[in-house]
Amino acid sequence: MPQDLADPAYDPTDYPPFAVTVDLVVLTVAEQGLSVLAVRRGEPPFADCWALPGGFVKPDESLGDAAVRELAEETGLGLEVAGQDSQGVPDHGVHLEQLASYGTPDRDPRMRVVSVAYLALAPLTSLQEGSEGPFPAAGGDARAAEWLPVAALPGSEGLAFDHARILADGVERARSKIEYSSLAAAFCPPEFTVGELRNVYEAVWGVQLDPRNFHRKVTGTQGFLVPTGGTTSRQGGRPAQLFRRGSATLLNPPMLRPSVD
Amino acid sequence: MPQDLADPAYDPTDYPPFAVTVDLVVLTVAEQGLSVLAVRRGEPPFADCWALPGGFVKPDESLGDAAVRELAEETGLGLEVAGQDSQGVPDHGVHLEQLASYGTPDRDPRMRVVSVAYLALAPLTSLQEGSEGPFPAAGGDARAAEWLPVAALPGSEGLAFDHARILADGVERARSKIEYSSLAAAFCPPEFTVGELRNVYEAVWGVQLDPRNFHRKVTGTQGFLVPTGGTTSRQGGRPAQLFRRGSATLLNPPMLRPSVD
DNA sequence: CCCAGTTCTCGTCACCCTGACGACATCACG
DNA sequence: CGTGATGTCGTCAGGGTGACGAGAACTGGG
Repeated sequence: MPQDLADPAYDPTDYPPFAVTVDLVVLTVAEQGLSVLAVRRGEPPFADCWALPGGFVKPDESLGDAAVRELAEETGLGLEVAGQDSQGVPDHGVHLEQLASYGTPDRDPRMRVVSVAYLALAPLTSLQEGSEGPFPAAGGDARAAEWLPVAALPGSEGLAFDHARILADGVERARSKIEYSSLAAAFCPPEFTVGELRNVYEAVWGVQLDPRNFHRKVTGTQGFLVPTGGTTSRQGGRPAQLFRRGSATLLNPPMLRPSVD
Repeated sequence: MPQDLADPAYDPTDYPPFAVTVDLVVLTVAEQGLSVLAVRRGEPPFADCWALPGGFVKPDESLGDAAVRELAEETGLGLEVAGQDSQGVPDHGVHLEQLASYGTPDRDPRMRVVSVAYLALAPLTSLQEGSEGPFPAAGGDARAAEWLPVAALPGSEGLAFDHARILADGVERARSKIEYSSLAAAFCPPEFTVGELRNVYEAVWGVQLDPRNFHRKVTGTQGFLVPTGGTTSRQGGRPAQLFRRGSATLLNPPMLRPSVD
């Protein structure tokens, strides 16, 4: 085992070189349901294929910084970074967290690449408003970035490299995480109604929830929602109370995902 | 943004080179409670410091393969690999899953290193028996690998590099994961009693659980435990039924961790 | 041999949360 | 001014949980 950090006889400057990239799974809830941000590849391999946005990590930036930079380049949006343990104050920003790393030797035919994937959850409205330049679904972009409904994507096809698997892992992370955390609110604008929050759960889980039980659950959980006093009727029907995200990050007891029927 | 994979003008063979390593957080439940496998560093930086076992990823192996190889080198043990989605059949092996990646530019003063951390959960007995060569707590080792009680480790001191943070993330992953999965059984030998399983929960969470309610919960959850028919009295007191791990991997409803009092 | 101590296992009971509704309020629209 | 949509409050039965009691079955000491 010559290549071991703990071996005194090994020269640490003689290591196998890797390329390190970050790939982004940016999710939002659009009219067509849960959607992911994808770009068109312009060159082989996988030319004209959809791919997750991403790029190389620079020599002097951390993995998280690279993810923030790539996200800003794709969306033109500042954001709140919620690191693995630095629980940031709930904000209007985009939620960003590390997802997993992928390093199969043959995942990129050109070279040995290890990709650190990040998961971003964004409110659609905030992205549209916050962007000054061109943004997906708000005008054509040179990068041809678009929102793709996750449900419409075929299993392991249609995405370059192993991005289909990265996407699947990101969607599963989002699905399970809104169960026991207040993260579903990251898909909502700064002020939202209980019905809009319920739409998020229904879109991410792909189920129908009882509006009355859902209302009782989320309003009864301390620290989840803070009423702003205002009301809105943008959903049609009786005007609904507006809420802001509360300080609670963990839901106890959790919101139980209905078993698949 | 010249270093972008989606940019056709960029030459992909001209990337900033990184060293990629895997670090292992190997946890077990020993007499002194939750413990982690650590090695003594022999050279600067952090000479004579404790560190997590790990090493470079080889040019032709995947990240998971590297973690398996490093684990085998440290413990001399074969194991079951439970990937992120490839849910392996419950077995007698060591549980291994990817934890997170760490790539701060200054985390290693010698060079730019990105470390992919893996979390391993091992039954203490299996490790002692399965190893043919020297093994921690079963004889002196040239690598001076030992079990360190997690509770006895001071916050961010005593471990090399950013390993204290990696360890903290691994412990937190283990604590939360035994809530909603049957993973606590990975700390137990192939056959175990309800009391031994309860000891695992108490050691990992650092709490006291009611033996009667715990017994009702775990025996009432379908697929969690399979009675073998045998009994044992190795704990003292009335002989207890022996169980094997069942096929269930997810606990629904979850085992609720008592709030800290 | 008896007794204390330990652990395992089965029950009981009140409480909380949940799912499945009913009922009504309050808007937009024709 | 109905109709339809959505929001909000209540009710009720059932399951899960925490907090115990009680007895079974072993070990070890006097």
